[in-house]
Amino acid sequence: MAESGGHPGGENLLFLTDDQLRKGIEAMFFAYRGFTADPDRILIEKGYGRAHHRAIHFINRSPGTTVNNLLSILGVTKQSLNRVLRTLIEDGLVESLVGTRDKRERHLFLTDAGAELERELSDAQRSRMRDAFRAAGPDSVAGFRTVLEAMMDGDMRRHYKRLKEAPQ
Amino acid sequence: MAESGGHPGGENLLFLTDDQLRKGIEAMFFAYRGFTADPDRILIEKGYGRAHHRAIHFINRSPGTTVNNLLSILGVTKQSLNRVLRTLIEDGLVESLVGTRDKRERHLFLTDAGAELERELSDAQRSRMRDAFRAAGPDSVAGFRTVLEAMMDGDMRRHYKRLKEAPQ
DNA sequence: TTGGAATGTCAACAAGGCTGACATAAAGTT
DNA sequence: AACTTTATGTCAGCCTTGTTGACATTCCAA
Repeated sequence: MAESGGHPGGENLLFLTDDQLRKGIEAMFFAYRGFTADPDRILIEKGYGRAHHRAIHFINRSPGTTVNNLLSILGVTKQSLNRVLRTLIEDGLVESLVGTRDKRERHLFLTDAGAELERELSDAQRSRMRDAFRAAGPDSVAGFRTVLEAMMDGDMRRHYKRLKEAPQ
Repeated sequence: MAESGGHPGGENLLFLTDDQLRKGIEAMFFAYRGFTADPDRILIEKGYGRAHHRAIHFINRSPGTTVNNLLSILGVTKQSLNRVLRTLIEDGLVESLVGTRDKRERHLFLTDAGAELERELSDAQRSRMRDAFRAAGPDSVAGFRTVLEAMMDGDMRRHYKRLKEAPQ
């Protein structure tokens, strides 16, 4: 025991200096910029923003999802989401269908045009993610996801895990 | 060779399915929310926003930095940064000193009050990062940072590496 | 001395958060 | 049947934080 960076205090306790944590924080900050950079460029030239991307992404992931469910995933107010959804519906990228069982609910779907934009956006985002994953290697990728999952708030972790298992 | 998840096509080529990439993308999205959640709460009750946090963070990391350097790190316009800096200076959290060598430059420093807020914010953010790092383990942490670094844009990676080596 | 760099400032605008209030329809409950 | 709750939409207004454009000042450097 105590062979890996041995430190007084027991084998299970991980000593993390403020310096190590700071590097993680700054890495997160700079990386998130890269993460959003490519879709952002595409969105701007189409007159949309990151909020539209988020809505499109999760409607694509869960076709037929309700507004309430989307609100819970995105963590914004219905007024904020509504503004975004309205433009997407007006522009023919999203379709909103009244529920059959519960007619209060609206079920959201991407139209063909919406699916096409989604593909364009996620292609760009996946491309960067792929390059990063390849450069880092599979072990790093596993660690990457493990840390990110541990960083999530409880509600978000629930959403993440549900989507993780969802059929693609 | 070809023993770890063997796949036709050569040992160096990493096969990444869209599904694996998608999980990475969603992990990044949900985790970033957790990453900013704790400082955000503190900031709101003090009447500040995330932009103030970013400025405070990097002024703390590089005391005496110039406005131009900060602009390059933050990647916003000078007008946008100026608005944030002005309130921080008015509120006595940041001090702006005219350069001695080059009097056009302003060198930015945190005041005692600014350093105190910085500590409060980074304590909260470090706390979450520490919990996540501990839960994930040291190998995962290494992978986490490797992937994030590979995800950065070139300019941001330069900034990141410079800060990484900087004396704390 | 002139050009350009660094900075500040003013104005205007947009995206996308927020709150509060109100309307409607449908579902659920008593 | 009456009432309450839920799901959604909408209007109005506010805030932060990003943007562009224009213009002034200061001052280094060629």
